[in-house]
Amino acid sequence: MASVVIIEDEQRIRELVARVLADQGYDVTSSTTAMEGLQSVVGGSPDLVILDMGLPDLDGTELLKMIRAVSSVPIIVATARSDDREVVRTLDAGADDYLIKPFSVDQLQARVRAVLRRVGNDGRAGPLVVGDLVIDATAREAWLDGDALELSPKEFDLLRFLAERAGQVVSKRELLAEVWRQPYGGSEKTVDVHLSWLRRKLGETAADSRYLQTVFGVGVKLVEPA
Amino acid sequence: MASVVIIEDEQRIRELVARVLADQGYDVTSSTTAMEGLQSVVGGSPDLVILDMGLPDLDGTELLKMIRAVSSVPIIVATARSDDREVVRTLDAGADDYLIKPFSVDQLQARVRAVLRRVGNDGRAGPLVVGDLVIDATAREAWLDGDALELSPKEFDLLRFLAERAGQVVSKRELLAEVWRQPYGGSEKTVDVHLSWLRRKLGETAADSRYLQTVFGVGVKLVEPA
DNA sequence: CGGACTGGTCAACAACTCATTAAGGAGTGT
DNA sequence: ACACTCCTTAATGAGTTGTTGACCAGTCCG
Repeated sequence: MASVVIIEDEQRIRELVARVLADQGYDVTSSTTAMEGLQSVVGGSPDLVILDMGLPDLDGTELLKMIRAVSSVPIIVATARSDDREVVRTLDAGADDYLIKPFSVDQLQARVRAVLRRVGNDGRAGPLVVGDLVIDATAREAWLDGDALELSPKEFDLLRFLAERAGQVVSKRELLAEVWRQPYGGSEKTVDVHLSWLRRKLGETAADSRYLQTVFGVGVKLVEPA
Repeated sequence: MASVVIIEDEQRIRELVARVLADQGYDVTSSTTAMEGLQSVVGGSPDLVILDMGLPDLDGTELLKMIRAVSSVPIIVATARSDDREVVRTLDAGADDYLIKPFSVDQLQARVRAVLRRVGNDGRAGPLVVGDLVIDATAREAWLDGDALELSPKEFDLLRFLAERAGQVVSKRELLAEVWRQPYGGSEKTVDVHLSWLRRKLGETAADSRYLQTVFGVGVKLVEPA
């Protein structure tokens, strides 16, 4: 899977970007300063760099040129300024694409995918396989014993998340945080309901389950049937 | 390695483009006038042409048509104007892709790579085929079950983009960014409307679709019918 | 064995997403 | 200048999904 280096001093944004991309399966490295970032790029040979132009220790354009001097890695810059000249100058300095703050998670994902695809390394993973359960994330389709499952968006996200951690127990709070993107609020009841629906579509009940097993007091896990 | 003909009158840009592509290992030929460029294309049978639309001796669209009359070589045009109509007309005249000046070096590399990848190195763009749907990007024509489709420029771009990613779900925001080239502004409603028109011309409705499936909450995908 | 807690399912409502039609505006070619 | 095509925006209606609360079943532990 593709590796990404993030160079961003604001903790909130850095962690958000890192988490979103890690969730997508990218191998993420974070840096908080220009120098640290440059080292990561040189040492790690990443497939993509996401660079904040507003670093405190060095002008973004300078760092951009330094990276360019040693590497042809694709670079997406994040900038607070939106005026056209600034963007053009950034692109001329060697950036491949840009994000204007504040940017949505959606845009981030789309830009990352687009850039990686352009350079022929779109990080598309093959389908997940757990027993006779097959999950294709890019097509957003899932099959059980060869038959397509009709899943709602959340159901699919939930199944995919569990399949990525097949065999591991996952708590409801973790699911709320990762699948529902609600680290704090949110009712665990919601998770129960979705799990129930998922079970039904997998042709199971809680008592008699092939794939989706509940671990009392802890959480659930998706297992490969014996 | 692939050969590229550059037709550009401004010395600075011509040399920059030539150097960048030569560094990448392409076999580069430069021309400063329309007539010289046409000769290079006819005589050299290049794999790719990069054509400036602002030549002094001949209107760019005219030259584009002349090249198209004798060759199906992929063409990337460089234009100073960014407005949509200009781009659309250029693409209609037979260009495969476009660069808006001022463009970054990386943008140039990315477009060149993308076009060459699309045509698969043989210098001849084969049509995209998805089921009984055939899309010829160079001729800007599409057929369904052997019948030609009458598509507007945007409709064609949209269909082509989806066909290049057949089977994959694409979000509306991604479509706005890649087909409309508006990563930020732009309403997703616009995409909805164009999708609706496309469906109609494909003889489908949202409820009963062979090719264009909406994935609720995520986006759309073009699929090969069962 | 029974109380307390955790988990499962059902049904209903609110919120959101999508499809389609229609209208308006910008640009093009005649 | 006129008719034309095309793109965008707005409005409306239909459809889907997510969440919540109620209620029941299962599990743990003293």
